[in-house]
Amino acid sequence: MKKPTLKSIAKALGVSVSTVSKALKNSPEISPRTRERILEYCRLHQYEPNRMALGLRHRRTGIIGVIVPQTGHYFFSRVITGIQKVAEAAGYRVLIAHSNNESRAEREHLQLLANGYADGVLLTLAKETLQKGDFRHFLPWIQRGFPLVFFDRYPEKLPVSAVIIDDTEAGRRATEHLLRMGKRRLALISTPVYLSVGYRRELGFRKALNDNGLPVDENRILRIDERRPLGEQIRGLFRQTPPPDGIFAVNEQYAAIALNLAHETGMKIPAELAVIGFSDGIIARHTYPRLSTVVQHGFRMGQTAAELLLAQIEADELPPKPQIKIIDTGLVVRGSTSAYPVERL
Amino acid sequence: MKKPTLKSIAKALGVSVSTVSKALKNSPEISPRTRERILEYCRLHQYEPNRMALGLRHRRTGIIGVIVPQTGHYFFSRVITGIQKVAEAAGYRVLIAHSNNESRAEREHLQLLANGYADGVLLTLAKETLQKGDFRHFLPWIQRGFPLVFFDRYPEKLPVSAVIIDDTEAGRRATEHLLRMGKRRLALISTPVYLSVGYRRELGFRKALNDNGLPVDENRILRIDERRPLGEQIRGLFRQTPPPDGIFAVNEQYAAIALNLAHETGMKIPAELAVIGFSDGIIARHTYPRLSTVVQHGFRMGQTAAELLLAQIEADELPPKPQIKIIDTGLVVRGSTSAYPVERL
DNA sequence: ATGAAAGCGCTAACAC
DNA sequence: GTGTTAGCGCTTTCAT
Repeated sequence: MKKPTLKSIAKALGVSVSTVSKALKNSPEISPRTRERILEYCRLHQYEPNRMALGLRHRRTGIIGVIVPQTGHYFFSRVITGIQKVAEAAGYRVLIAHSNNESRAEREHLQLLANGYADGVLLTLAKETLQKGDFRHFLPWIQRGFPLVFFDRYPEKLPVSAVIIDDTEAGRRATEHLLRMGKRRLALISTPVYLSVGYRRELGFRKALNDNGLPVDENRILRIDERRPLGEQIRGLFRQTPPPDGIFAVNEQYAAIALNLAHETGMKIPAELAVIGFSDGIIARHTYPRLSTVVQHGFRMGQTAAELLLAQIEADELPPKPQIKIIDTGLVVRGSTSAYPVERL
Repeated sequence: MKKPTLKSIAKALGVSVSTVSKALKNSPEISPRTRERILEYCRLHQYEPNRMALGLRHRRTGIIGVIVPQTGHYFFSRVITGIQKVAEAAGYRVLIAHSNNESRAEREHLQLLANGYADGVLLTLAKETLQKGDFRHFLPWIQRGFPLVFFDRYPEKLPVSAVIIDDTEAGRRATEHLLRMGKRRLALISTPVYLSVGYRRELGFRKALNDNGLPVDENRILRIDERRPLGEQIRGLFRQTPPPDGIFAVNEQYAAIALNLAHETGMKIPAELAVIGFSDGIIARHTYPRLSTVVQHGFRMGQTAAELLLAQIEADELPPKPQIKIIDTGLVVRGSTSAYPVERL
């Protein structure tokens, strides 16, 4: 692997390194003849500057780093697309790292990106980090004012910028929708409580019931243990008598599983059972009937987060003042809750 | 943003830069007292070396770059997971860039990663690149022997290493499965022909029919135009008389849409219509009934590709000899084609 | 019009 | 045991 460098080019052409450098930047200092000779050579050998050297020199890489738990999640992929849109318009490129929901990987990738690889980092917390509640690896960066913006899951106690949705309100509205469709025996399929977004959606569920003077039946609140088969856990809801007539699931996967189990037991959707999910993704559009869901506007979340980050990068005031931005949520009503679905309500 | 550097530490402690460097590496040359003083200071100020400087110095970054069209695709996310597994076991980190299926982004990200950011790059071709057939941006890297391995979609005319599946054979087997389920009026939902993987799956479809002495009804071959609504295009198949009794779709999305359209027209699945998809992903597991699909083993593809790349990186022979590895495919038989589904056939 | 030199942050061979 | 130096690839100021 012998890539041409300024040095190798200079040597080959019998000029100095700085002459080559200037020629490549079309500096008027260089005579047309020399410049042409150099450009010609560079074209021939496909010279491209080493990005590490550029980064070292300029203390600027033009890269934005993103850390997500994993790819393959529709919501995060929308966020990333939003980030890319804004970043690219501003002349930045985006590099993505996966935390696999592990704190160690999260920390190491942040170290990598923040120690020179990127000008700023956008990230959402790994589940493990959230569970352990140990956010120390972020402190040095926050203190130094390194450009850092969280989205979706973030350390609430720390003075950081974040772009989030109002999960409680969204959960309340989803539940309210089921109530408005005339459902009364509502069940909730949620995550373990340490996942704060799931927990807040649950709070919204409770609030909606309270607001409507309805009791919360704790037997109809299911907290999924992700290490065990999901279907078996959800099936429990259908064994109750009477079974629920409305289900709010805090993500689209749980909702889809519930929907399909309902088919198996022969329940009519949405007449006998209405199901609403969260996070309008790829699954929701491919079930039968299609799933009503809360829409998280991942694309806008990404855009907003990127804008916040770019402002931090370019302002360079230290420390950047923490800002929390809340992105609206919406509701898509499809066949799983309504016989007369409207795409956006 | 004032991050500590060896220089700033050395100055603060009144020692030289190399003393600090050595102390941090626990060099026996440094006296315990000095070492402790330095380590203490570094701990306090959370010193971490600049990765750009390290990269420049060592000409090795410990990073593997991956370029994929986009995230959010289950198959690619499995490939990436496989890559990470192998990479991390070998002490490498993985950084991902999106081409958005555009040649320009593909080229620029490759430039970035190959010019210092990574020790090697794994990638799958952007649709645009495949469509235009212009692979010139890969040539310099191939010539220089920069470690580069393709997976899934790759430039077949170029002397490169790639990990792929036998799409023709997989398509043949999927079709064969429909035939074995007693279906005879088979339809195919495919992609535009420039997507070679889709085209090869089509060849397999034709081969299976030929092998069984059955004619190919060109009216039942649908090539999707992704710019138009998918549902409308697929609905056409159901307007034929008689309608197909078996559908092979070259991806899971098309298969799911076909399945749900069949529900709408009241067809019984799989008795009146069997549907099989390709690429066993998140959608296939959440339809009703669940989709039979060809399994692509993305995880293994990622592992294999990473192994090939690591070998190139570490061998460092120039040029690396091109290798094509073929990953087996499988078939998962679920409810969409069989009343007695077996998970793995 | 061209080149030398310093420096970005780090390492390692070589003094002392 | 500690420091000096050269150099990774590049830019930029300051000579010449």
